[in-house]
Formats: sequence, structure tokens, C-alpha cells
Amino acid sequence: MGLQQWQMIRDRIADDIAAGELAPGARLPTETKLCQLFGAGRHSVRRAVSALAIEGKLRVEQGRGTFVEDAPLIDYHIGRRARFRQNLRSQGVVPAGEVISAQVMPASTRVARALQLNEGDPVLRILTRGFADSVPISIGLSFHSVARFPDMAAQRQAGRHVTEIYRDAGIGDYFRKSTTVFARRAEPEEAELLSQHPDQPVLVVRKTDVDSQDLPIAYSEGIWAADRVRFTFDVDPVTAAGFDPPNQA
Amino acid sequence: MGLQQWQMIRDRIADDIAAGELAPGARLPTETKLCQLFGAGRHSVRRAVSALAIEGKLRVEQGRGTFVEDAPLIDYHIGRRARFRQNLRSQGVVPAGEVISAQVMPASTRVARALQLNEGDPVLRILTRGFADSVPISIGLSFHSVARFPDMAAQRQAGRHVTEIYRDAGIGDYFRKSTTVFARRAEPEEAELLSQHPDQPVLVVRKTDVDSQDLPIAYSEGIWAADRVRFTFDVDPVTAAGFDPPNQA
DNA sequence: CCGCATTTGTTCGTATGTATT
DNA sequence: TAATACATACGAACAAATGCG
Repeated sequence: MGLQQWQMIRDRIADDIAAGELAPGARLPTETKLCQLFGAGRHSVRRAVSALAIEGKLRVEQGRGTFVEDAPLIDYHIGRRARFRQNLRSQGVVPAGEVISAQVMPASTRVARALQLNEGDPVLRILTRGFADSVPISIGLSFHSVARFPDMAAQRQAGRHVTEIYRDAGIGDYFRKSTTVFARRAEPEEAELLSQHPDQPVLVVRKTDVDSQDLPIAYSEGIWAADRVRFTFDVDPVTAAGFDPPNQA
Repeated sequence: MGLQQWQMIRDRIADDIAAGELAPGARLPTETKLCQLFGAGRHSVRRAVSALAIEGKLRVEQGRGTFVEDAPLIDYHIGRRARFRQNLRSQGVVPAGEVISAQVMPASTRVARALQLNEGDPVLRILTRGFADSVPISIGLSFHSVARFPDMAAQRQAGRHVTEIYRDAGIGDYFRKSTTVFARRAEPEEAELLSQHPDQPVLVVRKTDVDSQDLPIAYSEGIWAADRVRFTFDVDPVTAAGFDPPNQA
């Protein structure tokens, strides 16, 4: 035996999406109708739809229906000078961000080590969300020393960008020192904030930014919707332009 | 309502694993027994087990049983001089590799561009598999120009390492030029080779290696078991040592 | 090598809960 | 409130893979 029934249903729907017969944003028939269409039970149809939802091709909303996902794929360049807004704008995507919460708290072991502080020193923890073309693509958790940036909280809540605040503090330029990337299952709240399927994985990017004297400015952790972003490191722009778009299938 | 029944079952099993009551490699009770244990239907138990299998905490084998996954977590450093074997040995992990297939074929558009060849020029395509402590962690697909490395195929099949073959060709040192990382669902054959759950995602790492004259040597694509590896880029080793192990939950 | 028991995989049916319109 | 649509859950049957005698 080759493919199972639910896999064939999954592939047929995926093909319809790839062929454009199911356009981004379009609504699928209800589960009951899909059962009739494919001559299958509800279990098989749900499993197929679930697999596509985890891949990010479909979005299922209880009480409303199932829709073809239309979120864009972002190519996110991570280099020594990566900036969120510059990054997206260079791809013709409209960036946006919002501050979800900001609070002063004692530095944890990891944060203290990254910022070269003592454990328990006050740090400002800022939780943000980034959008590309109005679609949420990342959750950011950043830590700054309160001693070094006393009015960071007020400024960020007022909507000012970090680059501007750094400039006011006399930091004209800053660099990314280290980056760690791994994948894991999304926490329920993360899936909620990214409006993605709870079973879909996220990419976690941990980094430390330093100033031109190599002193740490910020430690941050980014949670990214794994199917909406592709990271590039250390790329010669000329070579990078040659890469094909990814095969989503 | 808070958690659903299947989520509670999932968390109870996960807790048992975290607490060490279910040791790595241990076998879980059969589905029927788990149903009795938790007072639930097979549906709920299977959904809980499936979620943990996708996370990489459990491994389910048809006809045999369900086992606690005991694969190690690898910290893989990607820098200008990253080498597979050096990388793993520095963590006290025993590296191993095997060549699955090697064949000469015409260069595709992407490969030709990366290697600065013409489309259709003969390239050697080598498929390998990497192990850490006998657990498969990566599939490698690499492309070399046949014109530049005429006897690469024979050498690799004979078990020689690429670093040695490069040295014979007069390449004393080589560097990573560009790296792209993204996540996607594993193809069935990939899941098979990595012995991981078919619904678990993989991390794809595309890179180009160049020699000291900046001429491309190899283009390669690595497929990694997303839950068994963590990548670090451009890291100052001193700073990197300070990072905590990841929270798997 | 065959047959049988065990264990997980797939599929169907059915009922009830929850969110949206 | 009622209708619609997806979510969860139980039960049952058969298929497929494994391991043992």
C-alpha cells in the first residue's frame, strides 16, 4: 500500500492550493462537505486538514471555518547589523511593532551573564510583537540594564524605536554578538500571539547586541512563526540573491 | 474550561519523563493499558502520545511499542570554519557518518549558481547521514564540481573524510560563505532516515563553502532533526558558554 | 517458513461540547 | 435564540508491523 487515505486528501488539498484553485484567504468547504467530496469519514478529513494547518497552509477557526493561509514568507537576514524594520522594508514588506508589556525585574542568571551584570540587578523586560504586512511573525523578549537606560520603559511605551533611544544614549551604532537558533513546540500563549496553530513549531533566536566598545546593550529572545520566516546568516548579498525561493511542499 | 483531557494526559506523561520516573529508553504501557490508567478512550491517549512524539519526547514504533526518546541534544556551532566532526567531539559526543549514495549528475540552476558553474555541468551529488552517539541527527546533500574533484566519488565511498580529500587537492583551509536556515515539515524519507516522527519538523541549513581565494568548493544542504540540535552562529566562545541549556518543555 | 499473539495505525460511526454568526 | 461549524470524546473494526514458537 502507498499513501493512506488521509494523506491523499491532504495532498489533494495541498495541490489545489499550489495550483491556485484554492486562493489565499479562500474558505474551504465544511468538514461535512469535504467528507462527501472525498468519500471519507470525518476522522480522515480532520487529520488531513490538521496536517496542513500545522504546516501553515491552512488556518482553522472554530465556529467560522477553514481558510487558506495567506501569510507572506519573510526572508530575514541576520548579520552583525540586523535591524527588524530595515530587514523587512528591503523586501517590500510593511513592518510594524507593538509593545505588549514592559516591567522592571531582577536579572536572571542568563540575563545577568549576557549583559555583564550581577544576578538580581534591575533590568527592563519588554515584550513586543512584530508584524509584516499586518500578519504577526514574531514575539520579542528583550532585556536592558535599568542603570544604563533609565528611561527606556517610558520611551518604548510612547512608541519610540530602540534605534532612536540608543542614539539618545550616545550609541550611534550597535552589533549582534552571538546568535543561537533552535526549534521547539509553541507555548499556547505564543501560538495565540502569532495566530498560528498550537501544534506548529516556532524558531527561537537568542542574541546579544553590543556597542562599538563591545559592551553588551541588550539580550533578547525572538520567537518566530517557523513557516513564515527564513533566516540568512553572514551572507554575501550577491551570492544570496541567487538562491531560489524555498519549496514549501 | 481549562485543559482538555488529552492535554492533561500529555502533561502527566511529560511530567513523568521530566521527573525521571520514565527513564530514557523505557517502554510505556500499551495503549490499552494507558486507557485504563487514565480512564480515557484510545482517542485521547493516542492524541497525547502523538503530541509528545512530535515534540521528540517519545518514539512510537508500530508493532513494538512506545518508548521514551533518549537522543542527545547537540549544540552545533556554525562559524566560518565549522566542521561536522570537530563540532561534535568538542561536546564529548561521538560523531559518525555514512555515505548513502553518490552520483554524477548535471548541475541544477541553484547548484550551478552557488558553485559558479554553468547549468548542466557535471557535479557529484553525495547523500550522507550524520550520527551523534549512534543517533542519526542529520542528512547531508552536497554538490562538488566533477571538473575540480575528479576522484571525490571513489574517495568518499572508500570512507575518506572531505577535509582529507580537500587537502589532497591542495586546499589547506576552507570557509563557510553563506548560510540560510528555515524549518519545514519532514519528507517521509527524511523522517525515516532520521528515525523521527513523520509530523516532526526539520531544520534545513543551506550553505556554500569557499577556499581561501573565495572560490566555491561545495554547495550543501543539511536536514536536521529539529529537536536534537541547536545552532549557534558567530559566537564568542566565552559568552556562549554562559547560556543555559534549553527548556525542552 | 509459517502461523499466532501483541501492539500500533487507520477508518468508520456516533454523541456531545464550544465558538461564531 | 437558533443554526452552523469546528473540537473533543467514546466505541468498534480491521490493517500493518513486529516478535515468538
